[in-house]
Amino acid sequence: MTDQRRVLLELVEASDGGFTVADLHEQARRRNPRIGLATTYRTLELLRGSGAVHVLTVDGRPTYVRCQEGHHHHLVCTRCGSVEDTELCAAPSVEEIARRHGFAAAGHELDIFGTCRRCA
Amino acid sequence: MTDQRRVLLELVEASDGGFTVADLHEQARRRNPRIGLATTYRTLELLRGSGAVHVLTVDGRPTYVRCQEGHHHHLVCTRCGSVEDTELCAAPSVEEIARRHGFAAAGHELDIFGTCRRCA
DNA sequence: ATAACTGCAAACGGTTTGCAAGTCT
DNA sequence: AGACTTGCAAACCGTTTGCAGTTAT
Repeated sequence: MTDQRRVLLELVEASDGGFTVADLHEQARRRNPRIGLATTYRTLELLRGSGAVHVLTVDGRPTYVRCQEGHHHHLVCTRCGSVEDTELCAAPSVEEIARRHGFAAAGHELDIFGTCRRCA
Repeated sequence: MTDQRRVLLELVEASDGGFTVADLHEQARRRNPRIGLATTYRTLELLRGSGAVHVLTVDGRPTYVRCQEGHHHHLVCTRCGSVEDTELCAAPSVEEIARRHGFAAAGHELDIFGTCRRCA
């Protein structure tokens, strides 16, 4: 466990919404200027592999989101850009939709866009 | 209406699943070798603007899908890569999820992954 | 000691853009 | 004629990789 990883993990851990690679790198640099962009990519890739983080396309940009345990969906605020996780699931409707198409659903992704409580 | 656009539109029209920019460009070249990659990008961008086509991230790759009218979701086959549209909607569950979070849902995207009828 | 990690800078691949030439109306 | 469209090649930008040096164990 190097210092660069520690800083990156802490920042991801403390994140309360979606962030881009550049966002994270910039924040990390403020704490330790010796953190390179490549390391940021490599660490995020590790986190993604271990399931601690999730990539999501918001507005055409790859956006990282810290993951909760297990299955969940995202509430993306189009005003402030925050991403909220929810454990609530649309599975029943998903099953219903798949069934009607003769489709064997193995998984699904649901992103909800709108205005969060704070921005309302 | 130039010939390059006509070819591209016809191919998109006839598409029955998702395709990448490179896919489309390659197919278009077979009909008319004088179609450049830039034109393919520019035409797809027009189509996207007019709502005739929709971009979706499948496996990290930007994937274009011809759009039906109105709201719909996607059934993505992880075996053959086909993308099927469905007009069936998960809206009720979406509303329910949003409501419980004090979130004003303006829209949502739902992609279902699994095995399609043909691949079953 | 050695295996893993890092920064740097170069390479890479997909996408966009400037421009001169060509095409539609 | 005039506005728009095109191909080409260069520019661009985010991401990945090779490598030599550094650090953790």
